[in-house]
Amino acid sequence: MATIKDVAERAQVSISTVSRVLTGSTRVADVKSEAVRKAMAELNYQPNAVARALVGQRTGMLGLMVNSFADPFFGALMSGVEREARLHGMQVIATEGHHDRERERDALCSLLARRCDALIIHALSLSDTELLELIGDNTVVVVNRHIPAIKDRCLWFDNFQAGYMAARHLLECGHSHIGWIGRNEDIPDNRDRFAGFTAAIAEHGLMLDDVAVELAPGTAAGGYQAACRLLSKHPKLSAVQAYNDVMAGGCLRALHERNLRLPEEFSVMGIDDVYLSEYLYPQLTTIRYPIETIGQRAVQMICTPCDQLRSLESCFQPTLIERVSVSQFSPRTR
Amino acid sequence: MATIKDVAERAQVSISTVSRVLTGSTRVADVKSEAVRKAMAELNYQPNAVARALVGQRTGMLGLMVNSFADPFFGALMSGVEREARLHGMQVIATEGHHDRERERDALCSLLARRCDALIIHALSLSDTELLELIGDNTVVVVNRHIPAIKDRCLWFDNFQAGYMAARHLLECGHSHIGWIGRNEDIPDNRDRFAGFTAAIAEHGLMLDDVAVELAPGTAAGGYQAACRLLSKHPKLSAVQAYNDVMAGGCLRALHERNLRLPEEFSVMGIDDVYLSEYLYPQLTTIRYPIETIGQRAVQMICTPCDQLRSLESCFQPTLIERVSVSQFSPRTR
DNA sequence: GTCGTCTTTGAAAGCGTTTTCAGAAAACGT
DNA sequence: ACGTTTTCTGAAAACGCTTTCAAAGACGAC
Repeated sequence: MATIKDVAERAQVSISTVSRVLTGSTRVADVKSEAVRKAMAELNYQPNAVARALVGQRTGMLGLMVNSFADPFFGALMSGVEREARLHGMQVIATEGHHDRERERDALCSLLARRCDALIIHALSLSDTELLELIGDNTVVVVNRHIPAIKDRCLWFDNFQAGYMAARHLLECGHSHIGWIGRNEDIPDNRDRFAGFTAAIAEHGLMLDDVAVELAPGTAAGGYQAACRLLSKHPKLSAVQAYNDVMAGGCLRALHERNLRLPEEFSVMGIDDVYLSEYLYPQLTTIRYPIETIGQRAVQMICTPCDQLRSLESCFQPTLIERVSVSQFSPRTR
Repeated sequence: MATIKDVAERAQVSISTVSRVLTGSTRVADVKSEAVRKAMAELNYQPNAVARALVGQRTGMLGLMVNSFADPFFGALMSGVEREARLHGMQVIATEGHHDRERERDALCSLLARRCDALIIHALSLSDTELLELIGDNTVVVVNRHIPAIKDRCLWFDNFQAGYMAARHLLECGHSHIGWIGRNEDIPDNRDRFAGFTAAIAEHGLMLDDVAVELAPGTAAGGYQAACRLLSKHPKLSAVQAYNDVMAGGCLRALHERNLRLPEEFSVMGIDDVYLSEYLYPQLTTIRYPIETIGQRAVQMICTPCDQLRSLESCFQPTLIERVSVSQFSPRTR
């Protein structure tokens, strides 16, 4: 690879001059600037971003940590981040945390060591304290999490409200025997969504005993298993709310296997509105988690001068997306 | 951030000594090495990867270009790449190409400027020539593409065979009126899969006239539209083969809308076996494209000494994944 | 006690840039 | 014609690290 020195020699100028036409920081005489440009083209010169980063104290890299690349939820997050990052001339460098404390720690350290200008972090397994200690005084935005100490660097989602709205919708459709399919890991999202769910149930005058609950891993397979257990234990159920769309997908499978007509005989509700949910049959009624927008906003928080930022809110609200998988309860159907 | 100099001062040694305990290149006296370690811990020192890269002429970064982060196909690719990269201590730095010539070019240049040690490229819009010119003599692996000039740096998939196997399976199930839902963009994958499809049809003694073909954008919506057109124009159809699982997903939607019993009344076949296909209803019978393995292999090609590599093949073969969406043709069904 | 060998150490060069500083040349005003 | 700006340029320092080189000590053999 040609270096700035090669270009300088070929153009018969000093490296300072080459650097100047590169950055445009100072005027250089037209003759020389032409010569430099010519030399660069001939050598197919590309400035070394590593050297630039070293001297400039800025890498132009945006570190991003997500749980898993293969998960559609994080695909959306990454898309939002990359699109906005590109607008600001930044390059995304991404790692997976895999919901594992060690991996998350390593991943963050690696991004930090590479001197990313800023980090966007989705961490599930590190504690608030660990996280704060790791990030030190680096520029970060934490997504899907509310850490009081750095409240204004967090973007989170009102999971309670999401759970509440979902249950509310089912109740308004006349369902009174509703199951909950949750995750068996004790993560805040799960807690909050379930809390919202139970709040709606209670508010509606139903007893919590009327609620059937099954927990499983947060995968489609988990959703399937939980649904199977739920259906065999609680024959009166007419609707299920799942922790997220992926688990709802598994739940649908269990229902199809039992040859239920959906949504006439049984309603299913998801949360997240990942890209998957439109493909399910019946198309999933769900609660939208605007994760792509959050990714975008995270980059904006990083790249926009502080004074313009105050106005943007940091807690995102859920919205109901009515598709097909939820219908009015009709007593005769089962 | 503390630098090596800070550590050296605090430990009362020269920076060379610090560097030595860092890299372990040379023995240093136990007393000093202890002092250094202590100083590093106290200062929470983390070596600057940028500086290391500059002097070491190696960044430890693996550039990855894919079409889109949100697409499950590329999610799988990225997962495979990241997992293997981590094993080799490399960090993935990813960009989207978005099936656009300019974007792909920019993305590659950016990765090159950052001096990635190697690149893994999935490019659809750049021509072979452009691509070759851009990569110069950098270490690259091109996935999902066969460029004769750098044959041994390519990993591709036998798309013809995939199309052939898919059609073959439908034919063996007794279907004789089969539709093809393809992409309206002229990309090699589409051409090859279709060629395989028609080859199987011809081999089976059916006329190409018996084949109904509709083209649309390579999305679920595209698949849906193509399916709608196909179904209205060709009432005798009993099966459809789609360009990929995503389009097949759209096709299923169209069939559900017409209240067909699946798969008894109509069979649908996909290609790719993305994570989506298990969630579809009925679960999609498809042809597996081992993209995650390919990603893994790409990293191995980069990180493994050449002599061990010869044995690994570079053209990956499709395998049939039988799920539920294809069934034996029964004449009475429609 | 002297010499040679081996171990451990620090100084310094170098990686490819940007940027500061000061000097040279050109332009200007009178 | 002469001083004063202004414009342009190159030398050199700096960014944070690794590695080479040579020197200083430690040690053993004679």
